[in-house]
Amino acid sequence: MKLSQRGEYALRALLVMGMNHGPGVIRIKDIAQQQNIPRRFLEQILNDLKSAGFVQSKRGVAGGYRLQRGPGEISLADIIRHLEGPLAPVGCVSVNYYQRCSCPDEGKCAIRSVMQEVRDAIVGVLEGVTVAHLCDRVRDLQGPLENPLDYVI
Amino acid sequence: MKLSQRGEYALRALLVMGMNHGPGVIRIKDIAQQQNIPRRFLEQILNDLKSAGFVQSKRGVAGGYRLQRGPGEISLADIIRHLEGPLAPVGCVSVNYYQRCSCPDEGKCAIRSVMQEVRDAIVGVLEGVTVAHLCDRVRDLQGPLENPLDYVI
DNA sequence: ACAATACTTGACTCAATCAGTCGGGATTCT
DNA sequence: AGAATCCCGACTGATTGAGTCAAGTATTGT
Repeated sequence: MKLSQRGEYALRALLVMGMNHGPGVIRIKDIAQQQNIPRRFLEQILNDLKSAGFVQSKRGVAGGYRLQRGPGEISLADIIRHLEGPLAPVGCVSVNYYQRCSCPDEGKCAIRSVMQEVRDAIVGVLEGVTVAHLCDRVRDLQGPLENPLDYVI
Repeated sequence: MKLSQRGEYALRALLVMGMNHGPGVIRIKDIAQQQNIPRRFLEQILNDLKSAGFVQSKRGVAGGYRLQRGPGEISLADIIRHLEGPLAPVGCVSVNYYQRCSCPDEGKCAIRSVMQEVRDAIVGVLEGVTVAHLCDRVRDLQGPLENPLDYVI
């Protein structure tokens, strides 16, 4: 699994939305400025996240984006799978994006059995972390802030 | 970490050399045929593995390749790092290929802290497996064979 | 009503990487 | 000498990554 720039931007944007989760929406422009993400590119990314059901949007003057489900219900594994494809290092051990490889018998392939372990290790971490967990980490790592809105992501 | 075709071919070739480890060499052509790897491409790959010190070669009529160090001294982590670059999903948590990212304070970055865990999980598996371990797995997985030279990789 | 604000959609560019291919050169064994 | 084998650099064609851009459509404050 390799996280592209696009993927990193997406996570950062989702984290901002997680930290500000509530009934209201956040403008694309604000996220872009706060996180130093090219605005046009972020539009594209949020659009993608929207059609995947991670966020919802509101148009017009007071428009913006917010998380569709609660931050505790979105795992990093889900997000990254949607954005980057397989978490596994090779297709033949991927559960969600399985792709047969050229070896004659997968059950007897030693390389595959190692890659299986790598996959499980990656998925183990990523399935266990939700956007809500990420928000907790932000608060933990940054300790008590003077201004509670001053957090940095 | 994503394993490219090139990387998979390299592992397969090293595994063949591990299974046949001894004073003699193996011809590129034989590896290519046995493993269904385009010969010219494999030449390129083995050349790379040679300049990295994983294998050594002998030219001329009875020429070929063999492992330079013992199969127990080459970890998959070493091989893949050389072939594919960083094992870590993002540069800012890579030990061997560190690259600063754009966030203002890495120590306080929640995403980074998760990616750190992913990296550790991947490295944990890959540092622990050597070519010799892979050979053991081949033998385990394939059980007792009629002809001891009949193994498949 | 209507202008301003924001999201929406699809096409487009530019550079880098991947997966090979190819031609010919250098060595070594017989 | 001649065949087998590795050695090396250049080349190609397809795909992906990171953005950019233009012209929409929807919403709302005044």
